[in-house]
Amino acid sequence: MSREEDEKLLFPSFAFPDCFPEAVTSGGEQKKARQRRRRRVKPEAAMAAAAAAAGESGGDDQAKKRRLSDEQARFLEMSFKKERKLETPRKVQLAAELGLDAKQVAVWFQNRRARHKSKLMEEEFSKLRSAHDAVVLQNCHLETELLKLKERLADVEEEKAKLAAAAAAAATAGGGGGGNSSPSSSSFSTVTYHSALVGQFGVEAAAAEEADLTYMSEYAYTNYMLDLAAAGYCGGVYDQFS
DNA sequence: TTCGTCAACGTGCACG
DNA sequence: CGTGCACGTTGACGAA
Repeated sequence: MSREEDEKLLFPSFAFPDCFPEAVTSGGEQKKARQRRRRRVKPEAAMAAAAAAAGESGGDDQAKKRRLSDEQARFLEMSFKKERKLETPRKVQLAAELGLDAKQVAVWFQNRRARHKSKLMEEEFSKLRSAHDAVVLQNCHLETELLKLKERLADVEEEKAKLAAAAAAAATAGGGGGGNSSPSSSSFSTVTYHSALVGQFGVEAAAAEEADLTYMSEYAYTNYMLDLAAAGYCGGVYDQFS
């Protein structure tokens, strides 16, 4: 059995006297035969073929392009599922079976591939957007955590200063006894705090905090992030694009 | 009227 | 050079 016969079993041959305007529109008869105009008045083989199929002789422009019928579209869609590109013989065969011009079939497949590609890109964009949103959200949480830790650090430093002042006062009042107080007390306090960080949030948090203490620009960045959060940035990152 | 869809078209590029 | 494709655009059309 030839491929063509095979196809005809699958897709009973359509006579397409109605490929063009009136058959296509959902409203069918009441819509009359619409005159769809192409921007170019260029006689196409397809149009001549369509006019012939519709039994129209007059050289009017009536057959000038029209939506493919549901059946044609369905058939083409099924073909597209099987093969994204058409070899020339297959294209000609398809066209013959559908009562279309081979060029129409080629154009349909080109447009279909374009739609398919844009759909894929849309899906990919959607996935990337979700991933990015998640990262932004996590970043917001981390920034918030960072702020809290900075506040705690400030408290600790303040407490440390108070203690140092009290110790100095006691030393002067007591007449210089117990020369054991070393200038490294500051470093002791920092180490203690660092240990607390490691214990509570892990090494990375402590390292991050340490890095943060080193660079003032980080603080500016934090404020920037807070501004963004306050402006609702975390919620609708992409609103401005959509 | 506006907007989205779709067939058809124009152009530039790759390939044999 | 001819052909086919990707990509962007145009214009007709239907729906909101």
